[in-house]
Amino acid sequence: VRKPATIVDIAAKLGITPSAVSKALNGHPRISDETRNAVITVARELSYSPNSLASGLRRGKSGLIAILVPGIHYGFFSTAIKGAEEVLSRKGYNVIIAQSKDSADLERRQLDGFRRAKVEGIIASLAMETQDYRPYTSLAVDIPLVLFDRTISDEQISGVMVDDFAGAVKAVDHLVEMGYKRIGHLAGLPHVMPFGRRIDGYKYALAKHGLPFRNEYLRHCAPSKEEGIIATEKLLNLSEPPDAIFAHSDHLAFGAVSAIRNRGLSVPADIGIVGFSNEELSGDVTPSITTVDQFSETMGAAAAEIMIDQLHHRQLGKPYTPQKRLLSPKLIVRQSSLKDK
Amino acid sequence: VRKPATIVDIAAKLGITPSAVSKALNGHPRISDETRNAVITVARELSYSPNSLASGLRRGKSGLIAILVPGIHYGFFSTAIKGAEEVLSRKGYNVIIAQSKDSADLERRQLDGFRRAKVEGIIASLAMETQDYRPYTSLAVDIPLVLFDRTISDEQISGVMVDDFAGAVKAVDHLVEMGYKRIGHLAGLPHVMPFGRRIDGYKYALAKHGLPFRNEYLRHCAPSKEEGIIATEKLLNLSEPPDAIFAHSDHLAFGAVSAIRNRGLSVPADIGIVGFSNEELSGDVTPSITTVDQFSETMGAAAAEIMIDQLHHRQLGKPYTPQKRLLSPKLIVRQSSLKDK
DNA sequence: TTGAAAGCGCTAACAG
DNA sequence: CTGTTAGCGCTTTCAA
Repeated sequence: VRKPATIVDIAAKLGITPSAVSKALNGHPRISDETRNAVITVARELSYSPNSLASGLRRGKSGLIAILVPGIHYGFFSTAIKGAEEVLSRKGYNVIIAQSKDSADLERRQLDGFRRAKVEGIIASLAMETQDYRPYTSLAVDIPLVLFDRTISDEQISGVMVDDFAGAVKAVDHLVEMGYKRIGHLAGLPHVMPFGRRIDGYKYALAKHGLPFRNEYLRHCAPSKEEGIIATEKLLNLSEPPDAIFAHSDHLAFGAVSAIRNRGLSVPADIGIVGFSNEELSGDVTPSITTVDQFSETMGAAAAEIMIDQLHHRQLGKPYTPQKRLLSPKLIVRQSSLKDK
Repeated sequence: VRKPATIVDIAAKLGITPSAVSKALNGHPRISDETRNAVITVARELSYSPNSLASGLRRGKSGLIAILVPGIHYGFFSTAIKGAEEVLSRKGYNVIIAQSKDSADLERRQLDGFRRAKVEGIIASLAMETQDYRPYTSLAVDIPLVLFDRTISDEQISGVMVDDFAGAVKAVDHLVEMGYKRIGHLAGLPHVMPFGRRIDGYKYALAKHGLPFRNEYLRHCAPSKEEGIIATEKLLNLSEPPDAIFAHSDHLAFGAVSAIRNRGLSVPADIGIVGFSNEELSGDVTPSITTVDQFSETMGAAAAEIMIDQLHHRQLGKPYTPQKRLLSPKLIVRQSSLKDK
C-alpha cells in the first residue's frame, strides 16, 4: 500500500514549489503554460489525485452535498435521489445520503452527521414523525437547505413540491366525471404538508361538486398496502360504503383493490380507485391504477438546481432569496377508475 | 452567518490547550473527569461540532464510505443501498453514493470522485457495459473494495452475491414439476456474471431433466418490460413456441405476460412464467409473478459488514483475506406458474 | 511568472 | 494529568 502522491511530490520532481503546482493544477492564470504542462504530465505519471479533505479544510468547502430522505427504497424517494444525484455529480459534488426512517430522532442524528462532515448543503424530505421544525430552521441559518415534497412553510427555506391540492382536486374531479358519487379518502397524517394538502383538495373538490363531506369516509393511514387493506375494509363495513376511493398513495390503492376484490366486488365497476405517486408498476397491475404523477425525478433535479443556485449566491457573497417551486401534478387515467357508464 | 466553534474556542474559554480539549472530546484516558466535563459543557454551550475534514486530514480517515450502483432508482439497488446505509451509518460512517448508469466511462469518473473524496472504502455493483475490470482491480490495491451482485471473479476482491446458478435451477425445476416441457429463457448479457450464471443454471437444469437446449429458446435482452414484450413475441412466432418462460428479471416477466395475453393466450394455463428478483409489486400484479428472491437488502447489509470487517483489519494492520459471501436465493411460487395439471 | 510563509482544525508524540 | 510542538495536504496572500 504505497502512499498516494501529493503536490509536494510533484513539486520535488520538477524542482519547483508546491504553490506553483497548486496553481498549475487549478487553472490559475498566473502560471506559464510550460510549467502547467510539465506539472500535468508529472501528475499523471504519479497518478496524483487531489486530496479534497485538505483542499476542503483550507478553502472551507468540502465538495459534499447531503440528501436526507425517510427511506431510500421507496420508489418516490429513490427516483428523486437519482434526479438530484445526476445534477449534483455533474457539477462536481459528491453526494452523501442518509435515511431518517421517518423517525424525528434519527433524522436529527443524521443531520448532525452531515454537519460534522461539513457538507456544503442539505436536500431533505421530512420524517413523518417530525413536528418540531427547529432542527431544520436552525440548520438553515448556517447551511443552505432545500426541502422537497415533505416541506415546511417557512419563508426562509427553499422548497420544491408538487401542487398536492391541485392533484387531489384532479383525482376527485375525475371520479365525479366517471359517475362516482360517494368518494372516500385514504389520507395521510394531516400534519405532513403534502398529505394535509391532499385532504384539503379532496374536501374542496367534494364541495365544488356539491357532494357532502362525510367524516366516516376519511381514514388516516400510513402509505402501505397492508394499511390500505385494513382501512378499505372499514369503509366497506359502513352501512353506506363509498363507491370510489381516492388513496393518497398507490400502495394504499393496491391494498384497496385487494380488499374490494376479497369482498367479491369489482374495480372499477363497483368501486373506482385513484392512487397518488405513479409508482413504477402501477400501470402494470390488473386493473392498472389511475394515479397522480408527482414527477419525482424532476423534483429531485429541481431541488438540486436550487441548491446549486443558492451555493452560487453564497460563494459570491450575494444575498439569497429562498425559492419555492411548485410542480403541476398530472392525472394518469387507467383502468381502476374507468367505470362503464 | 457566524463562524462555527472550534476546539481552540473551547480551549480559550477554559484557559486550557486545544490538545486537552481534543483528548476530552475523544474519550482519551489521560484526562481528568473534571476537565472532561467542563469541556463537554462548554462544547455544548458553543454548539461545537467536530470538523471531520480536519480530523480526517490529520488521521488519514475521512469517515466516508462510497456506494456505486448502476442506477439508484431500480428496486433492487435502492433496497441494497438501504441495507448498507443502515449498517454503515450505525457504525458512524457517512455514506456517499453515485450511479454509473451502466456506463463504463461514467463508472470510472465516479470512482475517481470517490478517490478524491478520500473515501475509506467502496461498495459497488458493476455497470452492464464494464468488461475491463482494471479500474476495480487497481483501485482495490489502495482502497478496500466490496462488490455485490454484479461482481468479478477476482480472488483479491471481496464479493457478495446470490447463487444465481441455483436460483435458475430452482426456477426451471419448478416449471418442469408443473408440467411445462418447452422452457425458454429471457436472458441477460452473458458477460455480466449473475446473468451468465443464470444462463448456466438454466442449461444445467434442462439437461438434468432430459430436456433439449434449443438455441432459439434463448433470447438476450435488457431487463425492461419493453424488451420482454419484444423478445416474447419472437418466441411466440417460432413454429414450436415454448410453453414456459424463465425470465432473468421480473420486468421481463411483466413484458412476457403482456405479450402472451395480447396473443389471446393465458398465463399460466397456456404458458408459465417465472421471473427473477422479486420486485416490490410482483406479488400484486395479476397474475402474480412466480419469482426468485435475491434478498437485496441482506446483500447490501452483508456487503457493508464485510467492508467494516475489512476496515477493522486494516486499522489493526492485520492482513485481510477477501471474503466471498454467497446467499441462497428463494423461489416464491405465485400464480404465473401454477398450471392446473 | 514563481517562491516563501502562514494557516485551515485537528491529533499525536513527547515533555513536563 | 496537561501542555508544547509539529504537521496532515492544500491554498493563498505577499514578496521577489
